[in-house]
Amino acid sequence: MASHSTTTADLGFAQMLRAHGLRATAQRRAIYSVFADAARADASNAHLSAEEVFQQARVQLPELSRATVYNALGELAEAGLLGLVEGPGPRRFDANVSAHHHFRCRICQELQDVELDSVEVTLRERGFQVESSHVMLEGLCPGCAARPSPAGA
Amino acid sequence: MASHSTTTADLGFAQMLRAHGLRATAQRRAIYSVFADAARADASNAHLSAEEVFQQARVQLPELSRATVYNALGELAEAGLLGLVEGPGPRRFDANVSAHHHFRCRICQELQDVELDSVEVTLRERGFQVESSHVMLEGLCPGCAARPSPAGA
DNA sequence: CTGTCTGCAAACTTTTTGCATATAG
DNA sequence: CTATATGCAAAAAGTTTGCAGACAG
Repeated sequence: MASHSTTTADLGFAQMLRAHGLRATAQRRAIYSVFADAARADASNAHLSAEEVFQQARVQLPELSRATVYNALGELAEAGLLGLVEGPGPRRFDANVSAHHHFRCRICQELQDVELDSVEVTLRERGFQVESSHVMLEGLCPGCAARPSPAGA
Repeated sequence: MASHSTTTADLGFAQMLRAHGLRATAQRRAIYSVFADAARADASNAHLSAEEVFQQARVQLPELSRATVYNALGELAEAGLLGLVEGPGPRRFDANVSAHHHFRCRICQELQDVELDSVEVTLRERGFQVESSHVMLEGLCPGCAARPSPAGA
């Protein structure tokens, strides 16, 4: 129960995939659309696990398999179409590609987006109690950056 | 091949555990000492997975079981004696309890501590290439903070 | 057409659990 | 003593893989 023009938007999706050497398949479209639909239902950005995406996407595409969901989520994340959030429990993916932080509640475990301009102080004003924070930077360490590329061994 | 005074230090360890309602067992001491030994060997802070800790600790305490290691690591982390780092692959723990960030190399996957005063610019000067960063804040969301405590249901 | 992608089911890795026993306090 | 912690082994949870066939480009 949720598809926009099914023409312009889908073309854009196909383009983005092609730009990363990925083919536009019905499975990937179904998987990606789960995030759009969830956002519409939740009002806010959803953070979905592979299993949740699988269950939802299967509604539109019953023959979809888990392996395909895992593959597609990894590919979409690598292509920059989805964001990947590591944490306790399964990995979660979100469609919010813009720079943002995440806040996880110790009790309900719910994950919420935090815009970059709202840090701990602002959060506290909104009723969040920040107990710990963790920053993970990723890229190339000096050793690997010095090596031309992981060609030979 | 690595134990300090085996008296004062151990007492401190027992005290810290007791302060969190945990008993001082030989297993927990062996598990915790793995980090101290690793730090001495590596010169820098080690980020160990449960399996690595298990293998190392078993040298001192052969009858140690995996389940105990998983339990102990979780308890020590919750008690604030160890830090927990989530990411791809297994969870990793470190003995660096002070506030710090982590940097993971995309190629070698190695994890390094990053002091708070050295952010992306400083890292770049040191030869690191930061490609992405992720911040995870944890605590209580407005809803759970409002509820007195998760008593009834 | 051709090479990528998919489905299936099984393997693999990582973590948790149940229960009888051992042990710290 | 008594409740907590442990060991064992099995299961649950989460993710990856191999291979034959389907489909996008």
